[in-house]
Amino acid sequence: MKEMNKTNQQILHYTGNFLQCRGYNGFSYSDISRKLGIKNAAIHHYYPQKEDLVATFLEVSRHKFAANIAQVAESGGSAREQLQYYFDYALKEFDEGKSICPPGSVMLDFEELPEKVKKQHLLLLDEILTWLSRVLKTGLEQGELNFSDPVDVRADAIFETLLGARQLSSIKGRKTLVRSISLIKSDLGWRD
Amino acid sequence: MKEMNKTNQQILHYTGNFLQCRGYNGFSYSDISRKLGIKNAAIHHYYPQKEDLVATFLEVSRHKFAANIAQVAESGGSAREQLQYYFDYALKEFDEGKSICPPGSVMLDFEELPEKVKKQHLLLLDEILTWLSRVLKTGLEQGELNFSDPVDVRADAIFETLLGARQLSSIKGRKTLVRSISLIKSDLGWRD
DNA sequence: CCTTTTTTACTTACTAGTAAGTAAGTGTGC
DNA sequence: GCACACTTACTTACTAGTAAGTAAAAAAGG
Repeated sequence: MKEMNKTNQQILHYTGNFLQCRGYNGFSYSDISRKLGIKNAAIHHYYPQKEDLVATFLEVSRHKFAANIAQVAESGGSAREQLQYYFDYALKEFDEGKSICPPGSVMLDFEELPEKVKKQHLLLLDEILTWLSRVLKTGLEQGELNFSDPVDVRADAIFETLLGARQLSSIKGRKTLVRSISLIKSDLGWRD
Repeated sequence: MKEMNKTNQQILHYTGNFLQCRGYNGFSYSDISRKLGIKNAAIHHYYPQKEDLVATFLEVSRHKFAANIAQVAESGGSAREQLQYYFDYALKEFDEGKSICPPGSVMLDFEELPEKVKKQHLLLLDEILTWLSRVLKTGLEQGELNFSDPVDVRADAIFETLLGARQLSSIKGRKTLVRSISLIKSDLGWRD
């Protein structure tokens, strides 16, 4: 991977900002270059094609997710604490104006996406859903959670609800997202 | 409103097909005109600007929704039957390749949308959420459903989960959507 | 330490393609 | 003859992507 100097980092930063608001076809190299005060072509220096840019963004997102999750888990976080971290992360991103999660940002365009973007998207999606299932399983075993459906179905449902909730909340406001997260917990048998 | 001849109806039909897959900026007048075997400019004859086209599509969607719902309600449909109609509709649209519902299709682009599109979107969204709340309330009162949260929060959650579930299912397949609908029901205390 | 070479990080200037939108013209049926 | 349903032909604006060039920093060599 290319060296991560400041410009490169900023490119990826704004890629996230735009991608997680407007999707793959919703932003251009010019949107990013204007933000950085550089020229369009400068981004091609780092990422020859748009697919390179977005694939790298998704890959970096996956590595960050894995690292963050690993840290929470290693520091002895319970299932509830790990889930709470995930919910807080969604809220934090929402507060930054990002109304879609990284995997969600390219989900609708999936079919017509270049192969390398598809690949990174599927890796990221799988990383998240697999982790969610694992945490839910632990939560059940430890008695921290209580529900009667298969963990992987419940994992999908949490992901879906957050995905939809962030989108609806971008119109109805933060309170809607907060309430939806409460409802997810409540449906997990998570009663304080 | 312009007369609804065949071409006009087909334009709106394909607008739905594209919009509910790829969103506001994900399709062009050419996409539609190619499907109909007419020229780009012919669509401008019916809808001078894209905002006219999409606003009309949303308005028609709302009228159709209201009519369908009214029909089910008038024919003595219970709360469960009315909800089931809604779920079936989501499944039917999913089977047609539409991975977003009509209000969801412009949700992400909302902020930068022309005013008349915003307006129609909000009207449609409100129509659906208000109806959902009303049905949930009835379902509780009649003992057909059982849950402990405010009906409007639960209505948002159902909408959000379907919104997200259709998107995730466009990648993971129909079974994912079917299972998510089952989970929604189960969380409503809907046990057969 | 100083010079030469190479690399990095861009800019300028361009191409080809596609988007929305417009104006003027054509054919057809009442 | 005139309104309707288009087509032809166009403009303006923006997109991804490329080719060639440049200034400065880093690396290499003596």
